[in-house]
Amino acid sequence: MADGPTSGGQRGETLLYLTDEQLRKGIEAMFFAYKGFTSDPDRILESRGYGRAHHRAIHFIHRSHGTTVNNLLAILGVTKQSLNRVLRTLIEDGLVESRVGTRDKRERHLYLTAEGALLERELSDVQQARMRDAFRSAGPAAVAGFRTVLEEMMDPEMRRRYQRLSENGL
Amino acid sequence: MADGPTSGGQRGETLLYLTDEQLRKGIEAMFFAYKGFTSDPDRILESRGYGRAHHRAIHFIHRSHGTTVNNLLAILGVTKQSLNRVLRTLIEDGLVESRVGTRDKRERHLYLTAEGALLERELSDVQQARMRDAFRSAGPAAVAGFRTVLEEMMDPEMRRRYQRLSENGL
DNA sequence: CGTTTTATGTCAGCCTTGTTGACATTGCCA
DNA sequence: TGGCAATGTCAACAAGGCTGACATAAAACG
Repeated sequence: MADGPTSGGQRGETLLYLTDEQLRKGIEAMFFAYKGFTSDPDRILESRGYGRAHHRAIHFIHRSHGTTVNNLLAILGVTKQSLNRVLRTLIEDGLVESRVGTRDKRERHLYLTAEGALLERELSDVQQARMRDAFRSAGPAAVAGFRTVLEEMMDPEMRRRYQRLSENGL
Repeated sequence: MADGPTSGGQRGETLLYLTDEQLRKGIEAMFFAYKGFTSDPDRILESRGYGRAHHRAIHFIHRSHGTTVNNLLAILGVTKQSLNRVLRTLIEDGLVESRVGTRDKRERHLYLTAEGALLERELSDVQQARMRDAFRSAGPAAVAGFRTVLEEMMDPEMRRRYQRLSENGL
Protein backbone atom coordinates (compact mmCIF):
# COMPACT_ATOMS: atom_id res chain seq x y z
CA MET A 1 0.00 0.00 0.00
CA ALA A 2 2.84 2.37 0.78
CA ASP A 3 4.57 2.79 -2.53
CA GLY A 4 6.92 5.55 -3.54
CA PRO A 5 10.42 6.22 -2.36
CA THR A 6 9.70 5.72 1.31
CA SER A 7 9.22 2.43 3.16
CA GLY A 8 12.82 1.45 3.26
CA GLY A 9 15.01 3.09 0.68
CA GLN A 10 15.07 6.65 -0.60
CA ARG A 11 15.82 7.58 -4.16
CA GLY A 12 18.85 9.51 -3.08
CA GLU A 13 18.11 12.99 -4.36
CA THR A 14 16.15 15.53 -2.34
CA LEU A 15 13.41 13.11 -1.42
CA LEU A 16 14.60 12.65 2.13
CA TYR A 17 11.64 14.72 3.25
CA LEU A 18 9.32 11.95 2.13
CA THR A 19 10.68 9.21 4.35
CA ASP A 20 8.36 7.37 6.71
CA GLU A 21 10.16 9.07 9.57
CA GLN A 22 9.44 12.52 8.19
CA LEU A 23 5.84 11.63 7.47
CA ARG A 24 5.40 10.33 10.98
CA LYS A 25 6.82 13.56 12.33
CA GLY A 26 4.33 15.46 10.22
CA ILE A 27 1.49 13.36 11.60
CA GLU A 28 2.55 13.92 15.17
CA ALA A 29 3.10 17.61 14.55
CA MET A 30 -0.49 17.87 13.36
CA PHE A 31 -1.72 16.14 16.47
CA PHE A 32 0.19 18.26 18.96
CA ALA A 33 -0.31 21.52 17.08
CA TYR A 34 -4.04 21.02 16.81
CA LYS A 35 -4.16 20.54 20.54
CA GLY A 36 -2.48 23.89 21.04
CA PHE A 37 -4.57 25.47 18.34
CA THR A 38 -7.83 24.71 20.15
CA SER A 39 -6.68 25.07 23.75
CA ASP A 40 -7.09 28.82 24.23
CA PRO A 41 -10.62 29.10 22.84
CA ASP A 42 -11.56 25.93 24.71
CA ARG A 43 -10.79 27.60 28.00
CA ILE A 44 -13.03 30.55 27.23
CA LEU A 45 -15.81 28.34 25.93
CA GLU A 46 -15.73 26.10 28.95
CA SER A 47 -16.27 29.02 31.29
CA ARG A 48 -19.45 29.79 29.37
CA GLY A 49 -20.72 26.25 29.13
CA TYR A 50 -20.07 26.03 25.42
CA GLY A 51 -17.94 23.61 23.43
CA ARG A 52 -15.89 23.53 20.29
CA ALA A 53 -19.01 22.97 18.24
CA HIS A 54 -20.34 26.34 19.34
CA HIS A 55 -17.07 27.96 18.41
CA ARG A 56 -17.16 26.52 14.92
CA ALA A 57 -20.72 27.72 14.37
CA ILE A 58 -19.90 31.18 15.68
CA HIS A 59 -16.78 31.39 13.57
CA PHE A 60 -18.46 30.59 10.29
CA ILE A 61 -21.54 32.68 10.99
CA HIS A 62 -19.24 35.60 11.65
CA ARG A 63 -17.27 34.73 8.57
CA SER A 64 -20.30 34.53 6.30
CA HIS A 65 -22.88 36.87 7.73
CA GLY A 66 -26.37 35.83 6.73
CA THR A 67 -25.38 32.34 5.67
CA THR A 68 -28.10 29.72 5.58
CA VAL A 69 -28.36 26.65 7.75
CA ASN A 70 -27.74 24.41 4.78
CA ASN A 71 -24.58 26.23 3.85
CA LEU A 72 -23.32 25.96 7.39
CA LEU A 73 -24.09 22.24 7.40
CA ALA A 74 -21.97 21.76 4.30
CA ILE A 75 -19.05 23.71 5.70
CA LEU A 76 -19.05 22.04 9.07
CA GLY A 77 -19.75 18.56 7.75
CA VAL A 78 -22.11 17.50 10.52
CA THR A 79 -25.72 16.44 10.58
CA LYS A 80 -28.48 18.99 10.89
CA GLN A 81 -29.53 17.45 14.19
CA SER A 82 -26.09 18.00 15.57
CA LEU A 83 -25.83 21.55 14.28
CA ASN A 84 -29.35 22.37 15.34
CA ARG A 85 -28.68 21.48 18.93
CA VAL A 86 -25.81 23.94 19.02
CA LEU A 87 -27.65 26.59 17.03
CA ARG A 88 -30.67 26.39 19.27
CA THR A 89 -28.70 27.17 22.41
CA LEU A 90 -26.88 30.03 20.68
CA ILE A 91 -30.18 31.54 19.55
CA GLU A 92 -31.77 31.03 22.97
CA ASP A 93 -28.79 32.72 24.59
CA GLY A 94 -29.10 35.65 22.24
CA LEU A 95 -25.76 35.22 20.50
CA VAL A 96 -27.17 34.32 17.11
CA GLU A 97 -30.19 35.63 15.26
CA SER A 98 -32.10 33.55 12.73
CA ARG A 99 -34.05 35.55 10.15
CA VAL A 100 -36.46 34.07 7.66
CA GLY A 101 -35.19 34.53 4.12
CA THR A 102 -36.73 37.25 2.00
CA ARG A 103 -36.34 35.66 -1.41
CA ASP A 104 -36.83 32.11 -0.17
CA LYS A 105 -38.85 32.02 2.99
CA ARG A 106 -37.84 28.46 3.76
CA GLU A 107 -34.30 29.51 4.40
CA ARG A 108 -33.07 30.88 7.69
CA HIS A 109 -30.27 33.37 7.52
CA LEU A 110 -27.94 33.44 10.47
CA TYR A 111 -26.34 36.49 12.03
CA LEU A 112 -24.32 37.16 15.14
CA THR A 113 -25.96 39.56 17.55
CA ALA A 114 -23.86 42.24 19.21
CA GLU A 115 -23.33 39.89 22.11
CA GLY A 116 -22.44 37.06 19.75
CA ALA A 117 -19.95 39.25 17.95
CA LEU A 118 -18.39 40.04 21.30
CA LEU A 119 -17.77 36.38 22.09
CA GLU A 120 -16.53 35.80 18.56
CA ARG A 121 -14.01 38.58 19.03
CA GLU A 122 -12.88 37.14 22.33
CA LEU A 123 -12.41 33.69 20.84
CA SER A 124 -10.67 34.77 17.68
CA ASP A 125 -8.44 37.13 19.63
CA VAL A 126 -6.80 34.36 21.59
CA GLN A 127 -6.66 32.01 18.62
CA GLN A 128 -5.21 34.70 16.38
CA ALA A 129 -2.73 35.67 19.07
CA ARG A 130 -1.31 32.17 19.10
CA MET A 131 -1.28 31.98 15.33
CA ARG A 132 0.31 35.39 15.04
CA ASP A 133 3.09 34.48 17.43
CA ALA A 134 3.69 31.27 15.53
CA PHE A 135 3.66 33.06 12.18
CA ARG A 136 5.95 35.79 13.42
CA SER A 137 8.46 33.33 14.83
CA ALA A 138 8.37 31.19 11.72
CA GLY A 139 8.53 33.98 9.18
CA PRO A 140 6.66 34.59 5.91
CA ALA A 141 8.28 31.81 3.90
CA ALA A 142 7.39 29.19 6.50
CA VAL A 143 3.85 30.52 6.68
CA ALA A 144 3.45 30.14 2.95
CA GLY A 145 4.67 26.55 3.17
CA PHE A 146 2.40 25.89 6.11
CA ARG A 147 -0.63 27.00 4.16
CA THR A 148 0.39 25.14 1.03
CA VAL A 149 0.77 21.82 2.83
CA LEU A 150 -2.49 22.26 4.72
CA GLU A 151 -4.34 22.97 1.50
CA GLU A 152 -2.90 19.87 -0.08
CA MET A 153 -4.04 17.85 2.89
CA MET A 154 -7.71 18.83 2.59
CA ASP A 155 -10.30 16.75 0.83
CA PRO A 156 -10.91 18.30 -2.60
CA GLU A 157 -14.43 19.33 -1.66
CA MET A 158 -13.32 21.00 1.55
CA ARG A 159 -10.46 22.63 -0.29
CA ARG A 160 -12.85 24.22 -2.75
CA ARG A 161 -14.97 25.45 0.12
CA TYR A 162 -11.91 26.84 1.87
CA GLN A 163 -10.76 28.69 -1.22
CA ARG A 164 -14.22 30.02 -1.96
CA LEU A 165 -14.32 31.38 1.59
CA SER A 166 -11.06 33.20 0.98
CA GLU A 167 -12.17 34.88 -2.24
CA ASN A 168 -15.64 36.28 -1.83
CA GLY A 169 -17.28 36.79 1.52
CA LEU A 170 -19.51 33.78 1.14
CA MET B 1 -6.34 42.16 23.30
CA ALA B 2 -5.12 42.00 19.71
CA ASP B 3 -2.03 44.13 19.69
CA GLY B 4 0.71 44.13 17.14
CA PRO B 5 0.64 45.29 13.56
CA THR B 6 -2.67 43.66 12.66
CA SER B 7 -6.16 44.75 13.65
CA GLY B 8 -6.53 47.54 11.16
CA GLY B 9 -3.29 48.81 9.72
CA GLN B 10 -0.15 47.03 8.67
CA ARG B 11 3.31 48.44 9.22
CA GLY B 12 3.89 48.50 5.51
CA GLU B 13 6.95 46.30 5.20
CA THR B 14 6.74 42.55 4.80
CA LEU B 15 4.27 42.07 7.60
CA LEU B 16 1.32 41.54 5.29
CA TYR B 17 1.35 37.89 6.29
CA LEU B 18 0.33 38.88 9.81
CA THR B 19 -2.93 40.60 8.93
CA ASP B 20 -6.15 39.47 10.56
CA GLU B 21 -7.22 38.15 7.18
CA GLN B 22 -4.13 35.98 6.85
CA LEU B 23 -4.48 34.73 10.41
CA ARG B 24 -8.10 33.85 9.81
CA LYS B 25 -7.09 31.93 6.71
CA GLY B 26 -4.55 30.06 8.78
CA ILE B 27 -7.19 29.19 11.34
CA GLU B 28 -9.59 27.91 8.72
CA ALA B 29 -6.82 26.00 6.99
CA MET B 30 -6.11 24.19 10.24
CA PHE B 31 -9.76 23.30 10.60
CA PHE B 32 -10.25 21.94 7.11
CA ALA B 33 -6.88 20.23 6.93
CA TYR B 34 -7.37 18.44 10.22
CA LYS B 35 -10.64 17.13 8.90
CA GLY B 36 -8.85 15.63 5.93
CA PHE B 37 -6.00 14.45 8.09
CA THR B 38 -8.26 12.25 10.21
CA SER B 39 -10.78 11.16 7.59
CA ASP B 40 -8.95 8.17 6.12
CA PRO B 41 -8.08 6.46 9.43
CA ASP B 42 -11.57 7.24 10.70
CA ARG B 43 -13.10 5.17 7.93
CA ILE B 44 -10.96 2.16 8.80
CA LEU B 45 -11.56 2.53 12.51
CA GLU B 46 -15.30 2.81 12.09
CA SER B 47 -15.45 -0.49 10.25
CA ARG B 48 -13.82 -2.09 13.27
CA GLY B 49 -15.90 -0.36 15.89
CA TYR B 50 -13.01 1.77 17.09
CA GLY B 51 -12.65 5.53 17.32
CA ARG B 52 -9.97 8.13 17.08
CA ALA B 53 -8.99 7.54 20.69
CA HIS B 54 -8.02 3.98 19.81
CA HIS B 55 -5.95 5.24 16.91
CA ARG B 56 -4.04 7.65 19.12
CA ALA B 57 -3.30 4.95 21.66
CA ILE B 58 -2.17 2.53 18.96
CA HIS B 59 -0.03 5.16 17.31
CA PHE B 60 1.91 6.11 20.40
CA ILE B 61 2.27 2.56 21.66
CA HIS B 62 3.75 1.66 18.30
CA ARG B 63 5.90 4.76 18.46
CA SER B 64 7.24 4.06 21.90
CA HIS B 65 7.21 0.31 22.34
CA GLY B 66 6.99 -0.62 25.98
CA THR B 67 5.87 2.78 27.15
CA THR B 68 4.07 2.99 30.47
CA VAL B 69 0.48 3.99 31.06
CA ASN B 70 1.57 7.16 32.81
CA ASN B 71 3.75 8.21 29.92
CA LEU B 72 0.91 7.61 27.51
CA LEU B 73 -1.43 9.65 29.70
CA ALA B 74 0.97 12.57 29.58
CA ILE B 75 1.35 12.41 25.82
CA LEU B 76 -2.34 12.07 25.07
CA GLY B 77 -3.47 14.55 27.67
CA VAL B 78 -6.56 12.67 28.81
CA THR B 79 -7.63 11.17 32.12
CA LYS B 80 -6.57 7.69 33.08
CA GLN B 81 -10.21 6.62 33.16
CA SER B 82 -10.64 7.71 29.60
CA LEU B 83 -7.46 6.07 28.41
CA ASN B 84 -8.15 2.96 30.41
CA ARG B 85 -11.46 2.36 28.72
CA VAL B 86 -9.78 2.44 25.33
CA LEU B 87 -6.80 0.41 26.49
CA ARG B 88 -9.02 -2.25 28.02
CA THR B 89 -10.85 -2.91 24.76
CA LEU B 90 -7.59 -3.00 22.82
CA ILE B 91 -6.15 -5.51 25.28
CA GLU B 92 -9.33 -7.60 25.27
CA ASP B 93 -9.30 -7.62 21.48
CA GLY B 94 -5.71 -8.80 21.50
CA LEU B 95 -4.20 -5.76 19.78
CA VAL B 96 -2.23 -4.56 22.76
CA GLU B 97 -0.30 -6.44 25.39
CA SER B 98 0.24 -5.09 28.88
CA ARG B 99 3.26 -6.48 30.69
CA VAL B 100 4.06 -5.86 34.31
CA GLY B 101 7.28 -3.89 34.64
CA THR B 102 10.42 -5.76 35.60
CA ARG B 103 12.18 -2.97 37.45
CA ASP B 104 9.04 -1.40 38.85
CA LYS B 105 6.28 -3.93 39.07
CA ARG B 106 3.58 -1.28 39.49
CA GLU B 107 4.13 -0.05 35.97
CA ARG B 108 2.52 -1.66 32.95
CA HIS B 109 4.48 -1.62 29.76
CA LEU B 110 2.42 -1.55 26.61
CA TYR B 111 3.20 -3.35 23.38
CA LEU B 112 1.36 -3.92 20.13
CA THR B 113 0.70 -7.56 19.38
CA ALA B 114 1.21 -8.83 15.84
CA GLU B 115 -2.44 -8.16 15.18
CA GLY B 116 -2.17 -4.70 16.70
CA ALA B 117 0.84 -3.92 14.56
CA LEU B 118 -1.19 -4.94 11.53
CA LEU B 119 -3.92 -2.45 12.27
CA GLU B 120 -1.33 0.20 13.08
CA ARG B 121 0.24 -0.37 9.69
CA GLU B 122 -3.11 -0.13 7.97
CA LEU B 123 -3.95 3.12 9.71
CA SER B 124 -0.61 4.79 9.24
CA ASP B 125 -0.48 3.69 5.62
CA VAL B 126 -3.52 5.73 4.66
CA GLN B 127 -2.54 8.65 6.83
CA GLN B 128 1.00 8.66 5.51
CA ALA B 129 -0.28 8.34 1.96
CA ARG B 130 -2.22 11.56 2.30
CA MET B 131 0.65 13.31 4.01
CA ARG B 132 3.10 12.06 1.40
CA ASP B 133 0.95 13.34 -1.46
CA ALA B 134 0.60 16.67 0.27
CA PHE B 135 4.34 16.87 0.96
CA ARG B 136 5.24 15.86 -2.56
CA SER B 137 2.92 18.44 -4.11
CA ALA B 138 4.11 21.16 -1.78
CA GLY B 139 7.82 20.45 -2.00
CA PRO B 140 10.55 20.32 0.63
CA ALA B 141 10.68 24.03 1.39
CA ALA B 142 6.96 24.16 2.09
CA VAL B 143 7.21 21.06 4.26
CA ALA B 144 9.91 22.69 6.35
CA GLY B 145 7.72 25.75 6.83
CA PHE B 146 4.75 23.58 7.66
CA ARG B 147 6.63 21.86 10.42
CA THR B 148 8.12 25.07 11.76
CA VAL B 149 4.75 26.77 12.10
CA LEU B 150 3.14 23.72 13.69
CA GLU B 151 5.93 23.50 16.25
CA GLU B 152 5.48 27.14 17.11
CA MET B 153 1.79 26.56 17.60
CA MET B 154 2.22 23.84 20.21
CA ASP B 155 2.07 24.45 23.93
CA PRO B 156 5.66 24.48 25.24
CA GLU B 157 5.12 21.26 27.17
CA MET B 158 3.70 19.43 24.19
CA ARG B 159 6.45 20.82 22.02
CA ARG B 160 9.08 19.39 24.30
CA ARG B 161 7.31 16.06 24.22
CA TYR B 162 7.08 16.20 20.45
CA GLN B 163 10.76 16.95 20.08
CA ARG B 164 11.75 14.30 22.54
CA LEU B 165 9.75 11.80 20.52
CA SER B 166 11.65 12.78 17.43
CA GLU B 167 15.07 12.38 18.94
CA ASN B 168 15.23 9.19 20.90
CA GLY B 169 12.71 6.45 20.47
CA LEU B 170 10.96 7.22 23.72
C1' DC C 1 -53.93 23.59 -9.26
C1' DG C 2 -51.94 19.58 -7.19
C1' DT C 3 -47.71 17.13 -6.39
C1' DT C 4 -43.12 16.85 -5.29
C1' DT C 5 -39.02 18.59 -3.59
C1' DT C 6 -36.36 21.49 -0.53
C1' DA C 7 -35.14 23.76 3.85
C1' DT C 8 -35.67 23.54 8.29
C1' DG C 9 -36.79 21.95 12.94
C1' DT C 10 -37.59 18.46 16.33
C1' DC C 11 -38.10 14.08 19.04
C1' DA C 12 -36.01 9.90 20.53
C1' DG C 13 -32.28 7.02 21.11
C1' DC C 14 -27.55 5.45 20.60
C1' DC C 15 -22.34 5.77 20.72
C1' DT C 16 -17.71 7.53 21.68
C1' DT C 17 -14.93 9.93 24.44
C1' DG C 18 -14.09 13.22 27.48
C1' DT C 19 -14.90 14.55 32.62
C1' DT C 20 -15.02 13.98 38.22
C1' DG C 21 -14.99 11.40 42.43
C1' DA C 22 -14.22 7.44 45.08
C1' DC C 23 -11.92 3.43 46.17
C1' DA C 24 -8.78 -0.85 45.94
C1' DT C 25 -4.47 -2.95 44.99
C1' DT C 26 0.18 -3.30 44.57
C1' DG C 27 4.75 -2.21 45.35
C1' DC C 28 8.59 1.16 45.89
C1' DC C 29 11.02 3.61 49.32
C1' DA C 30 12.30 5.98 53.50
C1' DT D 1 5.80 -0.02 58.92
C1' DG D 2 3.79 3.91 56.91
C1' DG D 3 3.41 6.91 53.05
C1' DC D 4 3.33 7.71 48.36
C1' DA D 5 3.07 6.37 43.47
C1' DA D 6 1.20 3.67 39.56
C1' DT D 7 -2.51 1.45 38.05
C1' DG D 8 -7.20 -0.29 37.56
C1' DT D 9 -12.04 0.04 38.13
C1' DC D 10 -16.83 1.50 39.27
C1' DA D 11 -20.36 4.96 38.77
C1' DA D 12 -22.29 8.94 36.94
C1' DC D 13 -22.43 12.64 33.84
C1' DA D 14 -21.90 15.76 29.60
C1' DA D 15 -20.71 17.12 24.91
C1' DG D 16 -21.35 16.24 20.53
C1' DG D 17 -21.29 13.10 16.97
C1' DC D 18 -24.79 9.70 14.63
C1' DT D 19 -29.45 7.49 12.65
C1' DG D 20 -34.35 7.32 11.86
C1' DA D 21 -38.72 9.25 11.76
C1' DC D 22 -41.79 12.84 11.32
C1' DA D 23 -43.78 17.77 10.75
C1' DT D 24 -44.15 22.12 8.46
C1' DA D 25 -43.78 25.63 5.18
C1' DA D 26 -42.61 27.21 0.88
C1' DA D 27 -40.73 26.79 -3.56
C1' DA D 28 -40.75 24.47 -7.93
C1' DC D 29 -42.69 21.85 -11.30
C1' DG D 30 -45.88 19.67 -14.49
